[in-house]
Amino acid sequence: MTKKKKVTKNLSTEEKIKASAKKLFTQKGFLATHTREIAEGAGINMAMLNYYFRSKQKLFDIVMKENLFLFLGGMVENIENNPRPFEEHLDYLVSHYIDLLLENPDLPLFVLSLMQSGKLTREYKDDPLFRKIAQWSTSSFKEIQGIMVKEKVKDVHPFHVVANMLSLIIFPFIASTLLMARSGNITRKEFEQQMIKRKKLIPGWIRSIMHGK
Amino acid sequence: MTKKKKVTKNLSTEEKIKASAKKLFTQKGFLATHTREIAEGAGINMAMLNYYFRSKQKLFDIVMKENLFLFLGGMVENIENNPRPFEEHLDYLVSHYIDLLLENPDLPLFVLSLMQSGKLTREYKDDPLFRKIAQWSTSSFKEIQGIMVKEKVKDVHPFHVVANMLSLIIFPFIASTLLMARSGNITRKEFEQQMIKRKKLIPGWIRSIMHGK
DNA sequence: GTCTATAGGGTGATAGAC
DNA sequence: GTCTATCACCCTATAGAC
Repeated sequence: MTKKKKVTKNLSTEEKIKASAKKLFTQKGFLATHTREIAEGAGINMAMLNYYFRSKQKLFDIVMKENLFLFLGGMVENIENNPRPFEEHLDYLVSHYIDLLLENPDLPLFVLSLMQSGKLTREYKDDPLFRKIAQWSTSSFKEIQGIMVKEKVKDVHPFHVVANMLSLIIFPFIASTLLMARSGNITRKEFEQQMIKRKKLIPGWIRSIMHGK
Repeated sequence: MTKKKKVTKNLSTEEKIKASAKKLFTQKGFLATHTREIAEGAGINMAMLNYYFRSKQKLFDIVMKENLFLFLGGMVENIENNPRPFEEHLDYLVSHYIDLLLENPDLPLFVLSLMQSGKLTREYKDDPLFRKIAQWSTSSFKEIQGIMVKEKVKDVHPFHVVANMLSLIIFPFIASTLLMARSGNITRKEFEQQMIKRKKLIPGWIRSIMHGK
Protein backbone atom coordinates (compact mmCIF):
# COMPACT_ATOMS: atom_id res chain seq x y z
CA MET A 1 0.00 0.00 0.00
CA THR A 2 3.03 2.26 0.22
CA LYS A 3 3.50 4.61 -2.69
CA LYS A 4 6.95 4.50 -4.20
CA LYS A 5 6.68 6.61 -7.30
CA LYS A 6 10.28 6.34 -8.31
CA VAL A 7 11.80 8.84 -10.68
CA THR A 8 12.86 6.34 -13.27
CA LYS A 9 13.27 8.42 -16.40
CA ASN A 10 16.37 8.35 -18.49
CA LEU A 11 18.22 10.82 -16.35
CA SER A 12 21.67 10.96 -14.93
CA THR A 13 21.95 9.96 -11.28
CA GLU A 14 22.44 13.58 -10.38
CA GLU A 15 19.23 14.58 -12.15
CA LYS A 16 17.32 11.70 -10.60
CA ILE A 17 18.34 12.82 -7.13
CA LYS A 18 17.35 16.40 -7.86
CA ALA A 19 13.97 15.37 -9.24
CA SER A 20 13.22 13.20 -6.23
CA ALA A 21 14.45 15.85 -3.81
CA LYS A 22 12.46 18.60 -5.48
CA LYS A 23 9.27 16.62 -5.25
CA LEU A 24 9.71 15.70 -1.61
CA PHE A 25 11.06 19.03 -0.38
CA THR A 26 8.23 20.89 -2.10
CA GLN A 27 5.60 18.62 -0.62
CA LYS A 28 6.94 18.17 2.89
CA GLY A 29 9.54 20.79 3.57
CA PHE A 30 13.14 20.46 4.68
CA LEU A 31 12.84 18.78 8.05
CA ALA A 32 10.10 16.30 7.22
CA THR A 33 12.02 15.04 4.21
CA HIS A 34 14.69 12.46 4.99
CA THR A 35 17.69 11.70 2.84
CA ARG A 36 16.67 8.03 2.88
CA GLU A 37 13.38 8.91 1.15
CA ILE A 38 15.09 11.05 -1.45
CA ALA A 39 17.49 8.21 -2.22
CA GLU A 40 14.65 5.71 -2.40
CA GLY A 41 12.65 7.99 -4.69
CA ALA A 42 15.66 8.35 -6.97
CA GLY A 43 16.23 4.62 -6.95
CA ILE A 44 19.73 4.98 -5.60
CA ASN A 45 21.60 4.73 -2.35
CA MET A 46 21.79 7.35 0.37
CA ALA A 47 25.54 7.62 0.00
CA MET A 48 25.21 8.83 -3.58
CA LEU A 49 23.33 11.84 -2.37
CA ASN A 50 26.34 12.98 -0.39
CA TYR A 51 28.69 12.03 -3.18
CA TYR A 52 26.91 14.42 -5.54
CA PHE A 53 25.70 17.15 -3.21
CA ARG A 54 27.88 16.96 -0.08
CA SER A 55 24.90 17.40 2.26
CA LYS A 56 21.13 17.51 2.57
CA GLN A 57 21.32 21.26 3.10
CA LYS A 58 23.29 21.88 -0.10
CA LEU A 59 20.89 19.72 -2.07
CA PHE A 60 18.00 21.68 -0.61
CA ASP A 61 19.59 25.02 -1.49
CA ILE A 62 20.18 23.97 -5.08
CA VAL A 63 16.65 22.64 -5.51
CA MET A 64 15.15 25.71 -3.90
CA LYS A 65 17.15 28.07 -6.03
CA GLU A 66 15.87 26.28 -9.11
CA ASN A 67 12.31 26.55 -7.82
CA LEU A 68 12.70 30.25 -7.25
CA PHE A 69 14.29 30.83 -10.60
CA LEU A 70 11.40 29.00 -12.13
CA PHE A 71 9.06 31.26 -10.22
CA LEU A 72 10.74 34.53 -11.08
CA GLY A 73 12.95 33.93 -14.06
CA GLY A 74 10.32 33.97 -16.78
CA MET A 75 8.76 37.06 -15.32
CA VAL A 76 11.98 39.05 -15.21
CA GLU A 77 12.73 38.06 -18.76
CA ASN A 78 9.35 39.31 -19.88
CA ILE A 79 9.71 42.56 -17.96
CA GLU A 80 13.06 43.25 -19.55
CA ASN A 81 12.03 42.28 -23.06
CA ASN A 82 8.75 44.17 -22.93
CA PRO A 83 9.11 47.45 -21.12
CA ARG A 84 5.57 48.77 -20.83
CA PRO A 85 3.22 50.40 -18.28
CA PHE A 86 2.10 48.25 -15.36
CA GLU A 87 -1.46 48.08 -16.53
CA GLU A 88 -0.48 46.66 -19.89
CA HIS A 89 1.73 44.19 -18.08
CA LEU A 90 -1.07 43.10 -15.77
CA ASP A 91 -2.66 40.51 -18.05
CA TYR A 92 0.64 38.82 -18.78
CA LEU A 93 1.60 38.89 -15.12
CA VAL A 94 -1.58 37.20 -13.92
CA SER A 95 -1.53 34.70 -16.75
CA HIS A 96 2.13 33.80 -16.23
CA TYR A 97 1.71 33.22 -12.51
CA ILE A 98 -1.42 31.13 -12.88
CA ASP A 99 0.16 28.95 -15.55
CA LEU A 100 3.20 28.46 -13.36
CA LEU A 101 1.13 27.61 -10.30
CA LEU A 102 -1.05 25.18 -12.23
CA GLU A 103 2.11 23.22 -12.90
CA ASN A 104 3.65 23.73 -9.47
CA PRO A 105 0.78 23.98 -7.00
CA ASP A 106 3.03 23.27 -4.01
CA LEU A 107 5.38 26.14 -4.77
CA PRO A 108 3.57 28.97 -2.90
CA LEU A 109 3.34 27.29 0.47
CA PHE A 110 6.94 26.24 0.11
CA VAL A 111 8.11 29.77 -0.70
CA LEU A 112 5.95 31.34 1.99
CA SER A 113 7.18 28.95 4.66
CA LEU A 114 10.72 29.84 3.70
CA MET A 115 9.87 33.51 3.76
CA GLN A 116 8.36 33.29 7.21
CA SER A 117 11.51 31.63 8.51
CA GLY A 118 13.38 34.70 7.26
CA LYS A 119 15.77 32.47 5.35
CA LEU A 120 14.70 33.66 1.94
CA THR A 121 15.42 37.35 2.35
CA ARG A 122 18.64 36.61 4.20
CA GLU A 123 20.15 34.33 1.59
CA TYR A 124 18.89 35.83 -1.64
CA LYS A 125 18.60 39.54 -1.05
CA ASP A 126 21.70 40.21 -3.13
CA ASP A 127 20.78 37.88 -5.96
CA PRO A 128 20.52 39.80 -9.25
CA LEU A 129 17.16 38.24 -10.08
CA PHE A 130 15.77 39.30 -6.73
CA ARG A 131 17.08 42.81 -7.10
CA LYS A 132 15.44 43.14 -10.49
CA ILE A 133 12.09 41.99 -9.17
CA ALA A 134 12.37 44.36 -6.21
CA GLN A 135 13.24 47.27 -8.48
CA TRP A 136 10.40 46.52 -10.86
CA SER A 137 7.83 46.21 -8.07
CA THR A 138 8.90 49.52 -6.57
CA SER A 139 8.43 51.33 -9.86
CA SER A 140 5.15 49.49 -10.49
CA PHE A 141 3.86 50.53 -7.09
CA LYS A 142 4.63 54.16 -7.87
CA GLU A 143 2.81 53.80 -11.16
CA ILE A 144 -0.25 52.38 -9.40
CA GLN A 145 -0.09 55.27 -6.95
CA GLY A 146 0.07 57.72 -9.85
CA ILE A 147 -2.95 56.21 -11.58
CA MET A 148 -4.99 56.30 -8.37
CA VAL A 149 -4.14 59.93 -7.72
CA LYS A 150 -5.14 60.80 -11.27
CA GLU A 151 -8.39 58.86 -10.91
CA LYS A 152 -9.03 60.54 -7.56
CA VAL A 153 -9.31 57.23 -5.68
CA LYS A 154 -8.80 58.37 -2.12
CA ASP A 155 -10.58 55.85 0.06
CA VAL A 156 -8.44 52.91 -1.07
CA HIS A 157 -4.68 52.83 -0.45
CA PRO A 158 -2.60 51.52 -3.38
CA PHE A 159 -1.41 48.85 -0.95
CA HIS A 160 -4.69 47.05 -1.51
CA VAL A 161 -4.11 46.80 -5.24
CA VAL A 162 -0.89 44.88 -4.70
CA ALA A 163 -2.37 42.89 -1.82
CA ASN A 164 -5.43 41.88 -3.81
CA MET A 165 -3.52 41.00 -6.92
CA LEU A 166 -1.20 38.60 -5.12
CA SER A 167 -3.99 37.25 -2.90
CA LEU A 168 -6.30 36.51 -5.80
CA ILE A 169 -3.58 34.80 -7.82
CA ILE A 170 -1.75 32.79 -5.17
CA PHE A 171 -4.13 31.95 -2.33
CA PRO A 172 -6.51 29.63 -4.23
CA PHE A 173 -3.57 27.32 -4.92
CA ILE A 174 -2.56 27.26 -1.27
CA ALA A 175 -6.08 26.50 -0.11
CA SER A 176 -7.25 24.44 -3.07
CA THR A 177 -8.51 21.54 -0.95
CA LEU A 178 -10.49 23.86 1.29
CA LEU A 179 -11.93 25.79 -1.62
CA MET A 180 -12.96 22.72 -3.56
CA ALA A 181 -14.86 21.45 -0.52
CA ARG A 182 -16.40 24.85 0.22
CA SER A 183 -17.61 25.57 -3.30
CA GLY A 184 -20.03 22.78 -4.03
CA ASN A 185 -17.50 19.93 -3.85
CA ILE A 186 -15.95 20.56 -7.21
CA THR A 187 -13.29 18.25 -8.63
CA ARG A 188 -9.61 18.99 -9.14
CA LYS A 189 -10.25 19.30 -12.86
CA GLU A 190 -13.05 21.83 -12.36
CA PHE A 191 -10.82 23.71 -9.94
CA GLU A 192 -8.12 23.97 -12.58
CA GLN A 193 -10.63 25.15 -15.16
CA GLN A 194 -11.75 27.92 -12.83
CA MET A 195 -8.14 28.90 -12.27
CA ILE A 196 -7.73 29.32 -16.01
CA LYS A 197 -10.83 31.52 -16.09
CA ARG A 198 -9.27 33.67 -13.38
CA LYS A 199 -6.58 34.70 -15.87
CA LYS A 200 -9.23 36.88 -17.51
CA LEU A 201 -11.17 37.75 -14.33
CA ILE A 202 -8.43 38.96 -11.99
CA PRO A 203 -7.12 41.81 -14.19
CA GLY A 204 -10.67 43.18 -14.36
CA TRP A 205 -11.07 43.09 -10.60
CA ILE A 206 -7.72 44.80 -10.11
CA ARG A 207 -8.49 47.50 -12.66
CA SER A 208 -11.81 48.32 -11.07
CA ILE A 209 -10.07 48.92 -7.74
CA MET A 210 -7.38 51.08 -9.33
CA HIS A 211 -9.92 53.19 -11.14
CA GLY A 212 -12.28 53.45 -8.21
CA LYS A 213 -15.19 51.60 -9.74
CA MET B 1 21.73 37.86 21.20
CA THR B 2 19.49 34.83 21.57
CA LYS B 3 15.84 35.61 22.11
CA LYS B 4 14.36 33.87 25.12
CA LYS B 5 10.94 35.38 25.51
CA LYS B 6 9.90 33.21 28.38
CA VAL B 7 6.27 32.85 29.28
CA THR B 8 6.59 34.16 32.78
CA LYS B 9 3.07 35.14 33.66
CA ASN B 10 1.32 33.93 36.76
CA LEU B 11 0.24 30.68 35.23
CA SER B 12 0.28 27.11 36.40
CA THR B 13 3.10 25.00 35.03
CA GLU B 14 0.66 23.27 32.73
CA GLU B 15 -0.54 26.58 31.31
CA LYS B 16 3.03 27.83 30.90
CA ILE B 17 3.93 24.76 28.86
CA LYS B 18 0.85 25.14 26.70
CA ALA B 19 1.52 28.82 26.08
CA SER B 20 5.13 28.16 25.11
CA ALA B 21 4.17 25.19 22.95
CA LYS B 22 1.41 27.08 21.20
CA LYS B 23 3.71 29.91 20.30
CA LEU B 24 6.46 27.66 18.96
CA PHE B 25 4.26 25.13 17.18
CA THR B 26 2.30 27.89 15.48
CA GLN B 27 5.41 29.68 14.31
CA LYS B 28 7.60 26.75 13.33
CA GLY B 29 5.39 23.71 13.00
CA PHE B 30 5.63 20.33 14.68
CA LEU B 31 8.95 18.98 13.47
CA ALA B 32 10.99 22.17 13.73
CA THR B 33 9.90 22.66 17.33
CA HIS B 34 11.87 20.67 19.89
CA THR B 35 10.64 19.71 23.33
CA ARG B 36 13.78 21.29 24.79
CA GLU B 37 12.77 24.68 23.34
CA ILE B 38 9.24 24.41 24.64
CA ALA B 39 10.56 23.63 28.10
CA GLU B 40 13.02 26.52 27.94
CA GLY B 41 10.28 28.88 26.80
CA ALA B 42 8.09 27.79 29.68
CA GLY B 43 10.96 28.19 32.12
CA ILE B 44 10.73 24.59 33.22
CA ASN B 45 12.42 21.30 32.59
CA MET B 46 11.87 18.96 29.68
CA ALA B 47 10.73 16.18 31.97
CA MET B 48 7.76 18.26 33.11
CA LEU B 49 6.44 18.29 29.60
CA ASN B 50 6.11 14.52 29.61
CA TYR B 51 4.80 14.55 33.14
CA TYR B 52 1.88 16.77 32.09
CA PHE B 53 1.30 15.74 28.50
CA ARG B 54 2.85 12.28 28.11
CA SER B 55 4.41 13.14 24.73
CA LYS B 56 5.22 15.90 22.28
CA GLN B 57 2.52 14.61 19.94
CA LYS B 58 -0.19 14.76 22.61
CA LEU B 59 0.84 18.28 23.55
CA PHE B 60 0.68 19.27 19.90
CA ASP B 61 -2.77 17.76 19.46
CA ILE B 62 -4.12 19.65 22.45
CA VAL B 63 -2.62 22.96 21.35
CA MET B 64 -3.80 22.46 17.78
CA LYS B 65 -7.31 21.73 18.86
CA GLU B 66 -7.32 24.96 20.87
CA ASN B 67 -6.03 26.85 17.86
CA LEU B 68 -8.78 25.45 15.70
CA PHE B 69 -11.47 26.27 18.22
CA LEU B 70 -10.08 29.77 18.30
CA PHE B 71 -10.25 29.87 14.53
CA LEU B 72 -13.75 28.50 14.25
CA GLY B 73 -15.42 28.70 17.63
CA GLY B 74 -16.47 32.34 17.66
CA MET B 75 -17.79 32.05 14.17
CA VAL B 76 -19.97 29.03 14.83
CA GLU B 77 -21.39 30.71 17.89
CA ASN B 78 -22.29 33.77 15.85
CA ILE B 79 -23.83 31.69 13.07
CA GLU B 80 -26.03 29.85 15.54
CA ASN B 81 -27.05 32.89 17.54
CA ASN B 82 -27.74 35.05 14.51
CA PRO B 83 -29.40 33.08 11.77
CA ARG B 84 -29.50 35.45 8.80
CA PRO B 85 -28.81 35.51 5.06
CA PHE B 86 -25.20 35.15 3.95
CA GLU B 87 -24.96 38.66 2.67
CA GLU B 88 -25.96 40.14 6.01
CA HIS B 89 -23.46 37.84 7.63
CA LEU B 90 -20.68 38.94 5.32
CA ASP B 91 -19.59 42.04 7.23
CA TYR B 92 -19.41 40.19 10.52
CA LEU B 93 -17.54 37.30 8.91
CA VAL B 94 -14.84 39.48 7.38
CA SER B 95 -14.52 41.58 10.49
CA HIS B 96 -14.29 38.58 12.81
CA TYR B 97 -11.58 36.86 10.77
CA ILE B 98 -9.48 39.98 10.36
CA ASP B 99 -9.61 40.72 14.09
CA LEU B 100 -8.64 37.15 14.83
CA LEU B 101 -5.75 37.18 12.37
CA LEU B 102 -4.48 40.52 13.62
CA GLU B 103 -3.99 38.84 16.97
CA ASN B 104 -2.78 35.51 15.60
CA PRO B 105 -0.90 36.28 12.39
CA ASP B 106 0.83 32.88 12.29
CA LEU B 107 -2.39 30.91 12.46
CA PRO B 108 -3.22 30.73 8.72
CA LEU B 109 0.07 29.25 7.57
CA PHE B 110 -0.10 26.81 10.44
CA VAL B 111 -3.62 25.68 9.59
CA LEU B 112 -2.88 25.53 5.87
CA SER B 113 0.26 23.48 6.40
CA LEU B 114 -1.77 21.06 8.47
CA MET B 115 -4.42 20.96 5.83
CA GLN B 116 -1.94 20.23 3.07
CA SER B 117 -0.56 17.32 5.08
CA GLY B 118 -4.11 15.95 5.14
CA LYS B 119 -3.89 15.58 8.90
CA LEU B 120 -6.54 18.15 9.64
CA THR B 121 -9.38 16.61 7.66
CA ARG B 122 -8.44 13.12 8.81
CA GLU B 123 -8.48 13.87 12.52
CA TYR B 124 -11.26 16.40 12.81
CA LYS B 125 -13.74 15.56 10.11
CA ASP B 126 -16.15 14.18 12.70
CA ASP B 127 -15.72 17.02 15.17
CA PRO B 128 -19.08 18.75 15.82
CA LEU B 129 -17.53 22.18 15.29
CA PHE B 130 -16.19 21.10 11.92
CA ARG B 131 -19.45 19.59 10.87
CA LYS B 132 -21.31 22.80 11.72
CA ILE B 133 -18.90 24.91 9.71
CA ALA B 134 -19.11 22.52 6.78
CA GLN B 135 -22.88 22.56 6.91
CA TRP B 136 -23.05 26.34 7.10
CA SER B 137 -20.65 26.83 4.21
CA THR B 138 -22.61 24.44 2.02
CA SER B 139 -25.83 26.34 2.61
CA SER B 140 -24.05 29.68 2.16
CA PHE B 141 -22.64 28.51 -1.15
CA LYS B 142 -26.10 27.62 -2.35
CA GLU B 143 -27.33 31.03 -1.27
CA ILE B 144 -24.55 32.72 -3.23
CA GLN B 145 -25.45 30.60 -6.22
CA GLY B 146 -29.07 31.65 -5.88
CA ILE B 147 -28.23 35.33 -5.74
CA MET B 148 -26.03 35.07 -8.80
CA VAL B 149 -28.69 33.29 -10.80
CA LYS B 150 -31.18 35.97 -9.80
CA GLU B 151 -28.75 38.74 -10.77
CA LYS B 152 -28.02 36.94 -14.04
CA VAL B 153 -24.28 36.74 -13.40
CA LYS B 154 -23.24 34.07 -15.86
CA ASP B 155 -19.62 34.74 -16.69
CA VAL B 156 -18.43 34.27 -13.10
CA HIS B 157 -18.82 30.96 -11.27
CA PRO B 158 -19.90 31.28 -7.61
CA PHE B 159 -16.66 29.47 -6.80
CA HIS B 160 -14.85 32.76 -7.32
CA VAL B 161 -16.94 34.50 -4.67
CA VAL B 162 -15.79 32.04 -2.04
CA ALA B 163 -12.25 31.94 -3.40
CA ASN B 164 -11.94 35.72 -3.42
CA MET B 165 -13.44 36.18 0.01
CA LEU B 166 -11.00 33.79 1.65
CA SER B 167 -8.08 34.99 -0.45
CA LEU B 168 -8.64 38.65 0.34
CA ILE B 169 -9.03 38.00 4.06
CA ILE B 170 -6.34 35.45 4.72
CA PHE B 171 -3.53 35.86 2.21
CA PRO B 172 -2.27 39.30 3.30
CA PHE B 173 -1.48 37.84 6.72
CA ILE B 174 0.44 34.94 5.22
CA ALA B 175 2.47 37.21 2.99
CA SER B 176 2.66 40.28 5.22
CA THR B 177 6.43 40.64 4.93
CA LEU B 178 6.34 40.41 1.16
CA LEU B 179 3.44 42.86 0.91
CA MET B 180 4.98 45.43 3.21
CA ALA B 181 8.14 45.43 1.10
CA ARG B 182 6.23 45.53 -2.18
CA SER B 183 3.89 48.39 -1.24
CA GLY B 184 6.19 51.29 -0.60
CA ASN B 185 8.01 49.76 2.37
CA ILE B 186 5.24 50.34 4.87
CA THR B 187 5.68 49.53 8.55
CA ARG B 188 4.01 46.75 10.53
CA LYS B 189 1.75 49.36 12.13
CA GLU B 190 0.66 50.76 8.78
CA PHE B 191 0.08 47.22 7.56
CA GLU B 192 -2.24 46.56 10.49
CA GLN B 193 -4.10 49.81 9.86
CA GLN B 194 -4.71 48.78 6.26
CA MET B 195 -5.95 45.39 7.46
CA ILE B 196 -8.51 47.15 9.62
CA LYS B 197 -9.61 49.20 6.61
CA ARG B 198 -10.09 45.96 4.69
CA LYS B 199 -12.92 45.08 7.08
CA LYS B 200 -15.01 47.67 5.25
CA LEU B 201 -13.46 47.18 1.80
CA ILE B 202 -13.66 43.42 1.32
CA PRO B 203 -17.46 43.08 1.70
CA GLY B 204 -17.86 45.70 -1.02
CA TRP B 205 -15.55 43.87 -3.39
CA ILE B 206 -17.35 40.57 -2.76
CA ARG B 207 -20.78 42.12 -3.27
CA SER B 208 -19.78 43.67 -6.57
CA ILE B 209 -18.72 40.23 -7.85
CA MET B 210 -21.92 38.60 -6.62
CA HIS B 211 -24.11 41.23 -8.25
CA GLY B 212 -22.09 41.33 -11.45
CA LYS B 213 -20.88 44.90 -11.19
C1' DG C 1 30.46 5.97 -9.52
C1' DT C 2 28.27 2.88 -6.55
C1' DC C 3 27.68 0.11 -2.73
C1' DT C 4 27.77 -1.63 2.68
C1' DA C 5 28.68 -0.65 7.22
C1' DT C 6 29.22 2.42 10.71
C1' DA C 7 30.39 6.67 13.06
C1' DG C 8 28.68 10.82 15.40
C1' DG C 9 25.25 13.83 16.97
C1' DG C 10 20.83 15.13 18.44
C1' DT C 11 15.98 14.00 19.76
C1' DG C 12 12.01 12.42 22.62
C1' DA C 13 11.12 9.86 26.55
C1' DT C 14 11.90 8.01 31.25
C1' DA C 15 13.97 6.25 35.73
C1' DG C 16 14.67 7.57 40.06
C1' DA C 17 16.18 10.89 43.73
C1' DC C 18 14.22 14.70 46.28
C1' DG D 1 5.62 18.26 41.25
C1' DT D 2 10.19 19.06 39.93
C1' DC D 3 14.73 18.02 38.92
C1' DT D 4 19.28 15.42 36.92
C1' DA D 5 21.09 11.83 34.39
C1' DT D 6 20.68 8.71 30.96
C1' DC D 7 18.65 5.60 27.53
C1' DA D 8 17.21 4.12 23.00
C1' DC D 9 16.44 5.54 18.70
C1' DC D 10 16.87 7.66 14.26
C1' DC D 11 19.08 10.74 11.14
C1' DT D 12 22.87 12.59 8.38
C1' DA D 13 27.32 11.99 6.85
C1' DT D 14 31.39 9.35 5.77
C1' DA D 15 34.97 5.64 5.45
C1' DG D 16 36.43 2.18 2.69
C1' DA D 17 35.78 -1.89 -0.39
C1' DC D 18 34.70 -2.76 -5.19
